[in-house]
Amino acid sequence: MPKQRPRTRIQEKNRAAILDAALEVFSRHGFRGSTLDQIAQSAGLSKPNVLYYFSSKEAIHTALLSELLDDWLEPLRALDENADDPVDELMAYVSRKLDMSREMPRESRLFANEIVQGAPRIMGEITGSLRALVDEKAKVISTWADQGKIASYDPYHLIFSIWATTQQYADFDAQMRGILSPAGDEHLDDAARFLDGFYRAALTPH
Amino acid sequence: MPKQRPRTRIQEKNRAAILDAALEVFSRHGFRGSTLDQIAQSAGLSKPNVLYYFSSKEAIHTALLSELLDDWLEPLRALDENADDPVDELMAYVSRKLDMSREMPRESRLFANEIVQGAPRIMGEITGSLRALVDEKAKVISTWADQGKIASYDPYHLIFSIWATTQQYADFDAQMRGILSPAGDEHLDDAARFLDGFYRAALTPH
DNA sequence: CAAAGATTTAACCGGTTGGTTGAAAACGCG
DNA sequence: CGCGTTTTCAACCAACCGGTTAAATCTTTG
Repeated sequence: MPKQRPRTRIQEKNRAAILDAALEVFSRHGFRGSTLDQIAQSAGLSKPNVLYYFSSKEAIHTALLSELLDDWLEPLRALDENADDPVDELMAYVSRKLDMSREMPRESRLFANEIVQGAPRIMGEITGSLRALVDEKAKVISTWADQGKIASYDPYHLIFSIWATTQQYADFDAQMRGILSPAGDEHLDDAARFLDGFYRAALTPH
Repeated sequence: MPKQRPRTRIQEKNRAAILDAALEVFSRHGFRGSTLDQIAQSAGLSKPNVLYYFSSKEAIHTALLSELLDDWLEPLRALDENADDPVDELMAYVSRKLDMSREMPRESRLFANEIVQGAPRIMGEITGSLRALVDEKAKVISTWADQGKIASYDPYHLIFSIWATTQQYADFDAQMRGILSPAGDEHLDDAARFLDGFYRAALTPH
């Protein structure tokens, strides 16, 4: 196991290859449904070589989760309490989240798999940094509502609804495609229009 | 393998015990993450005895899915095109779906697990009966919109949004609890209030 | 109650899985 | 080049998993 701080070019490259392969495999099959052989093959390495860079299958999984969580929460973190128009600011958040479902579906499914199964390996982050961030942004949304700048809703459930309605396009992609049979990603353009109209109608102060 | 049509009382009882145990186990760990031993133990039977009633692990899983799918879609099927007030009719659908998340979270997670992983064992039902039902109800919603009885949205994405915003309380229960720390199920009462206000605001014709 | 059928399980099997070992190959550097 | 370090992998292992077998036990029924 590479111990030193300064990673060599080979370490950098192989670690990245393993994490990318693991993202592919874990997001499609979940933790238990994935095998080290699959990850190794997808990364172009032998199984013992994968275990040379990570001490165990679980170490790969937790490295992935903690490495991706920051990126995943970035759009919410960017929600600006000083925004000129809070409705537009929230609409931009919805839009950014939908874009992420389009461009990072593997990341979305990785978290979905983990949470559906009770978040056994990521509960610490949920009750820690995620919860703190949501608490902070819920206050911002409450303030906007108190000022009459947006319609008034429970801010936590509003945030949850945005997560659900945007991430479903990545997490439940198989279902959407089975029902809509899109040739490519057109249904996501329809989704963008729907979500824009829908959240705008609900959030604009009556 | 019990072949005969008329099932004995023992067959009835053990089949039901196995399916209930399998629902518990599959919904928590997914198909690959579940073992026959877990299911057998949870059902109070030995592993070979479980395989006396079902020919394989996969047979249990598909029996479960097909047995539950009808119940799962019942609320959508009940959506009545002749309802007096289409907004109320859709609100009732939202409410019924949320109740199901509260009362049948295992069933919800069973489907969520299956679909997140690409729906490999249930794609037929999705492109078949589920798609037909959604097509039918999408037409009903479109008609309501054309008549000006509800605000106009893409009916497919409206249905998807209802699924996402209600089922998340079952599927992502671990995350909700990590963020809200409810003692019991109070957060679902908040969710009911939120969803009612939210969908009513968005669906009521402007 | 006795025979036929239904139900249960101990013991077993072959394949897979996460992980280890030891030695060889490749690399970095004086 | 030469030597210590890093990287790679064939071979291996013990545990686990889905599934089978064969024989024992319990139920039903004539």
